[in-house]
Amino acid sequence: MLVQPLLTYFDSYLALNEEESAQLSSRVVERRLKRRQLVLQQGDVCRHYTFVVAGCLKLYGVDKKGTEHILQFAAESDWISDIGSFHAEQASQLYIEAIEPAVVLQLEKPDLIYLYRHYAKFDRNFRVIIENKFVALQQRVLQNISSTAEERYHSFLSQYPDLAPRLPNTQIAAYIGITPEFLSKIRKDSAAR
Amino acid sequence: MLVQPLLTYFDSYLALNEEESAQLSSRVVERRLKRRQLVLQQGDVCRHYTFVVAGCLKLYGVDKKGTEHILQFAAESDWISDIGSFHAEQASQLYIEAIEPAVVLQLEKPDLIYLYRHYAKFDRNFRVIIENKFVALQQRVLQNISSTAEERYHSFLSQYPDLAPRLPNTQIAAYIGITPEFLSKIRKDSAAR
DNA sequence: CGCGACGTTGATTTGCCTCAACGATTGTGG
DNA sequence: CCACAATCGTTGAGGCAAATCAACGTCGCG
Repeated sequence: MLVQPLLTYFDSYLALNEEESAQLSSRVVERRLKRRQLVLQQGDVCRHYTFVVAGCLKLYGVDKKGTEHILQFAAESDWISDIGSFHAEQASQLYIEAIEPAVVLQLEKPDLIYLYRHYAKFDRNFRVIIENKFVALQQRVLQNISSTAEERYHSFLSQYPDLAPRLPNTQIAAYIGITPEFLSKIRKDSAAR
Repeated sequence: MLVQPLLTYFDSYLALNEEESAQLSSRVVERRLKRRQLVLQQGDVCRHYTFVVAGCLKLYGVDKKGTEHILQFAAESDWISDIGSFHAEQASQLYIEAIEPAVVLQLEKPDLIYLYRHYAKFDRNFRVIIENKFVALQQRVLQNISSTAEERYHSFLSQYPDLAPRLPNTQIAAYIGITPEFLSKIRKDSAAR
């Protein structure tokens, strides 16, 4: 099973020892996803923390008009989950979907809780992981309430230089909070200079 | 010293035992703040986790035009800090300021690290605390990219029914990402119905 | 092949901002 | 304790950023 990327990932935090690695490895489940395959549907409880080994997924909501709004992209070595639904075990308002064929490792709640209970390092590492995600999300909020669409677009490109070329512009538009048509105009105007 | 509210606060997570309580109490510093007093200035490193015992503070950035954009309000029993600056020990782009006279308890990084190192419960509790904050922040991002100003305003009122009446409308506008003038029109239109 | 996602363009509308002005508080220094 | 400045909330005129709607060409995929 493709668990090595996950163990390597933890090396950038407090590296796991043999036992912790073995415990994690034995609890994680590999899953291969086709493009457009759903990992979470609105109305279901989010049952997994999903770690992306290869490919790319998105976390998004759909408004009354049927328009998608993307909260997160997750490519290689990133986690994706509806944390609120996961912990409260309540119906999610969100979707998680593969936007490229993907290989993921999934951890269910009882297993995660087991790891938390027996190995303090998981509390520590996930605390740091989510702190980092929190800081990035705060930056995004600040951008959203203080910048124009054009600034948000260029900021997105420079913040995710590897990810952006893999995404259709419609998805980038749904992430920065504008319509695809308007993004097209931004790109045109930017190119003209 | 007014440390009791902090210990009580932790009861809603994994409650601290005597030793943990004593360790935390001995490391936290009480501070009284006047209205408008700054706890963090742009350009400085954020040196504290600040717990609000009484009063209200805000975390905000200022753009090139001099306009404030508010990332967080923190009233009683809430934490406020620039977590990114705090952990990286890098100059902050943000300000933290008391918007009411306040009493806070502050924890410096070496002390927090000491607690993390010796008592796993702090890792656990702060993990859960920040998970909750993360979920709320995701909801806010979704609102920002999918809703109108009017929807964001009413959503703010219903999400923070106790806090909102304590805030001037200018501050609410700076939080939901609109101008005070436009908020005034929203309120007028809402009242008309 | 044919359908559906994608990117683009243009015309029009609308949500929200800008700027200016005004009364009502609030607070603050003399 | 008064006078003056600063903050706050509001209104209105005008302008701009971004949405909406419709149409069209391209492309990849089933």
